[in-house]
Amino acid sequence: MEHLFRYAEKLSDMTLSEKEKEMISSAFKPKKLRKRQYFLQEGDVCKFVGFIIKGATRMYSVDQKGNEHILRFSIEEWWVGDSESYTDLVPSKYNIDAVEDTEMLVTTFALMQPLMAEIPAIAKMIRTMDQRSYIASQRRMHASITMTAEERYDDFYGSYPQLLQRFPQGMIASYLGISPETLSRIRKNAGVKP
Amino acid sequence: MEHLFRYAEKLSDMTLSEKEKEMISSAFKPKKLRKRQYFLQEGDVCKFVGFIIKGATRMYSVDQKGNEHILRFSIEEWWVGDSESYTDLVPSKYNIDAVEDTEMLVTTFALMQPLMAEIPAIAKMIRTMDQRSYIASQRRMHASITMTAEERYDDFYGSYPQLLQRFPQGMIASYLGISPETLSRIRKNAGVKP
DNA sequence: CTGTTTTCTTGATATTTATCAACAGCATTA
DNA sequence: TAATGCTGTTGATAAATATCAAGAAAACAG
Repeated sequence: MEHLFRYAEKLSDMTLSEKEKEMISSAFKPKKLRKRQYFLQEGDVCKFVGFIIKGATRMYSVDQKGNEHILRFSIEEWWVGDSESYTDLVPSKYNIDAVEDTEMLVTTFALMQPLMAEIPAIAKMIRTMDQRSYIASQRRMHASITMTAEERYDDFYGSYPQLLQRFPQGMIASYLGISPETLSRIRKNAGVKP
Repeated sequence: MEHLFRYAEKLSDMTLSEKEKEMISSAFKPKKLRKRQYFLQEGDVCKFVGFIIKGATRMYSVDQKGNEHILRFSIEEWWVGDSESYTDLVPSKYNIDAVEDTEMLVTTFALMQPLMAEIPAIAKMIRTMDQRSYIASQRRMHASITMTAEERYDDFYGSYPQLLQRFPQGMIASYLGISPETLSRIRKNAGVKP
């Protein structure tokens, strides 16, 4: 639970009182996911959010041809869940599963509400997270519109080196919106560069 | 100013008191932009946010070859500004200009803070906006990764018919990340469909 | 360790989309 | 009205990327 406290204090730039920490503790429960286990399946409404203590997950959709398209990776200190589904209480279009054995702290949106209302640090943390997510997704969109496959890979390489080491190459390709073969060739050529 | 009050009440699902309305009024100023006039130029820190009463703007970047890439359209009841720039007080990578003569209400981030802190409806409105923006950008990212140019156009056509009528076709192409020629051909073939 | 499955690589080919170039249609303005 | 510029169209060609197929390498399970 300490991980979460530290994260909230860091993002909010505020200190949590003991009482606040207790409130938070009682809202969250530890949960473990084995590798390949689902956190959310397409068609279900996402009712839980998770904060990763250890491990890695991905969120992806599956198209008619059965191809997977990864929208989001999460590792330690990142949040997991489909905000589109839980905000509007709508069945999710995505799956979330564990890429490694994963430990997280989970809560429901119902339990999260009072925390946001009564703990200023939590409210601020959420707001900061929302802002950062939006900025990150705007950046990604910009990359997607303006760059070639190779430039997107280089950009990803520069922005998220930790993720590169953590997820198999085929998943990175899916995240970047290119085929695994193309990514393999890009990486081969990369060494040749100046 | 009434437009803004109605918008805040709608998004927050709360009512604004007269006093709150006065606070808001004193923080915002009307501003007009002529067609083609800049609201923000690349390299400047974005210090203002605008709420469009009438008109249309776009936010875009310009690459080394001089090609413009549109990241965002805004029309009536939408907000204008570069959150990446104002959140981190960093020079913007984007330009924002008016596509039509535009009337907006503008404020600074400094003036916005107290409103958010003291007017619950404003805080809630911002939070709702952030959520919606994030969900919209996640959707767009998904479209970008998953779909062909033609599918992305159809998706846009279904999601934002108002924008289609409002912005020239070349700008739509830029927003979708395809060349104007390709969009022209897609539209030609569209009629042939079942 | 050894077989089995998953992931990555490589080549050949097909498809999608961009680029370049020319021109037509319209609107704006001088 | 003539001139100018902006927007969209079309054709020819080139470049980027996907797909298909096969095999190599690495990871995993018993």
